[in-house]
Amino acid sequence: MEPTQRKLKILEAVVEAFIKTGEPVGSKALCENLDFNVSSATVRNDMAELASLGLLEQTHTSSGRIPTELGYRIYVDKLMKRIPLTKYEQSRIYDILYPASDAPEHLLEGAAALLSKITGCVAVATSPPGEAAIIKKIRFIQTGRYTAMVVLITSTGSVKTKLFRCDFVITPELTEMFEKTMNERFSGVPVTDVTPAFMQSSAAALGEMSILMTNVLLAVNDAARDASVASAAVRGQSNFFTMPELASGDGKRVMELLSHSRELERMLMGADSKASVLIGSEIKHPALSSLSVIASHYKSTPECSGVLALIGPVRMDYPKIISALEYTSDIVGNMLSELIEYG
Amino acid sequence: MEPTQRKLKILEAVVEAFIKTGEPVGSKALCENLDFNVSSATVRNDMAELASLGLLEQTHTSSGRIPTELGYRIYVDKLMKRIPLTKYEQSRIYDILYPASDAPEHLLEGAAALLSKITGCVAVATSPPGEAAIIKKIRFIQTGRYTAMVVLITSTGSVKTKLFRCDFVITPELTEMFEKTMNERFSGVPVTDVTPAFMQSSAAALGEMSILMTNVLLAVNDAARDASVASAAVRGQSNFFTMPELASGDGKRVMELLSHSRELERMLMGADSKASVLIGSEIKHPALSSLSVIASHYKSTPECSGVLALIGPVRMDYPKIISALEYTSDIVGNMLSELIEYG
DNA sequence: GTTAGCACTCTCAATGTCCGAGTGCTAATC
DNA sequence: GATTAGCACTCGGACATTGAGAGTGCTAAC
Repeated sequence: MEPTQRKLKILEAVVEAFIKTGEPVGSKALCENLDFNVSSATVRNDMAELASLGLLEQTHTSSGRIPTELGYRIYVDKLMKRIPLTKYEQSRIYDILYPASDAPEHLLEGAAALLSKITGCVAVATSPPGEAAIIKKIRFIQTGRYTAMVVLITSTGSVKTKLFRCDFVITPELTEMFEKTMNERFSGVPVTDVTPAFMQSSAAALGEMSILMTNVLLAVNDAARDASVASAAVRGQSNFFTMPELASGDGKRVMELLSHSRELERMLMGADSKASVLIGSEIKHPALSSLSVIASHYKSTPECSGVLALIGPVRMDYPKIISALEYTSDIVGNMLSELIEYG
Repeated sequence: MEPTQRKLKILEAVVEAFIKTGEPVGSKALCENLDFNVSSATVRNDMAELASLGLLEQTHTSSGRIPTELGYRIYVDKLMKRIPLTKYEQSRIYDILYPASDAPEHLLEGAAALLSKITGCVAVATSPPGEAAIIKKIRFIQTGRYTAMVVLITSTGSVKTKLFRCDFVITPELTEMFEKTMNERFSGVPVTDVTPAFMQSSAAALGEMSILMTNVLLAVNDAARDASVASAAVRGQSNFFTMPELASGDGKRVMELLSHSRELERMLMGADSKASVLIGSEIKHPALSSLSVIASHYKSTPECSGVLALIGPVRMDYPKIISALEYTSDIVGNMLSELIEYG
């Protein structure tokens, strides 16, 4: 074995040992676990070189080595061996997800919950951006004397409901009228076109009726906005408590970041359909810079896709977690396609 | 001032100083802030007696005193002065809650979010138990070729939706038929009566149609169960990261407890309409025994009520937090009454 | 290029010392 | 009898010292 190849082997072994134990790994302990026979002195020399290349570091002069972020990067990109899921694990994932596949939101929540449980990370699932969604139909259901619910159905299979309240008693004739007027105006309209300007012109088109229907319009507007905005399901936040690298101040900031789907989405954009890994300070968000994020695009139709992501400690079991994420992402993509195609 | 009264004054001062600073308070520092003039030696004697009564304790022999749980208890029950909210604060709360008052769930989520923000605690709002709810109407809306949504409206103003999927193409005639059959069977039925046995007999009553309508029945069943089960809205979990008394192991357990509305509810039962305070180990749940819970019943109609609760460190600003909770609880009760009455 | 050996460095835990905050007690005072 | 001043005492926290042990870097030999 040529020396450089051995160095990579050593890097790999260091990373894996550190992921497993969390302790800095020394030359002696390492060369016992190595499957080729060299003395600890040789390992030491190699480790010193790896350290000078910036792949390993020491917590103090006479401690074992731990991987640097760059070290993890090389490991993830070049060294680690993928561990495909077993057939059993695959079918378990499918079985758990299938019952949730009646609606996209439901499915994504299920996927996030499942992933957080399997991996011990915090899971995020962004819903497909509504950009491509077109309003298929709007329905109204009376829920009380003064209250009703608007149901907005889009071409992407998403169903949004919104309760609202009127100043007058609602009658079946009125809901029918709402339905007729609103569908005339909104059917076939891309949800992203439902802008304040569009609402303005809709109100104008209604003439004197618009006063009566203010709340109706507002409710439709809200539902359309819900459908156009990418929302994100977050599950497994309790796992944050098991990540000691999260300074208690950062914990709060991260939790708050996760409830702002807007920022979250921006952060996760650029993820590829193969799981892409961001390690530590590669993540641009300061509160997250002590953690790793693994993100994977799920794809159903070209326009309809989103991101599944896992947030965990830098020191995590990348091979296993990446496999779980990629497989789940595949399944979600497929289930969504079916949902849209046969919706 | 007679001595016992002074001792209570001293207890009050210790609790308030400790709540403010988090540091054990010594006799000297204390008697400077006291509004009657006694020497530190006198204060010391009194504090020693309070300690022997189990109301104060020391972290070590020569430190200042901190309140025991019993000390907090006396403070909360007897000593603290209520601080009513200002008119401005009251109207702010009202203004924020009003837009959410179109549906009970929505309102409770809003109340929890608001309370967690004001108080820095974690807020829980359990929805009224569905026990009293009666199914008013069931509607069906087709959302796709094979998918539809059932909408279940109850007498308590609660609206539950559930998407489902059929093996056959759904037509307007079919949804109409669903609606007719289901309303015949379910209208006027208390949601708690929708038991497996009831579903069984419903299926039997449908005869051969029941095979076709399996998923319809299941969806209605799910919606009714949703309406009968008390769910809980939890907001402000990120505040857990600011509570140092929460050992990191307990953090995870508490977060998980909060996602099990069943257990949560059991814990909060017995709360009165006046805010009731549970301090530290008075809470029976082990993971919570280092925290305090303040719970207040909101009441609209006699049958329709639930609990608003705040979870925070034992060392919290009780007067302020109790006021905010009680006021919010009142408002929520009123808004719910209106919702039901004029629903 | 590899290895054995050795001196060196640094952390960690145990131990000792000192300082100061705050107490408990006693005797004097109101 | 309640209050106060004074003083000895206790204990924790900060700091320095020490020794053991793990692991390194370097050098010289293979």
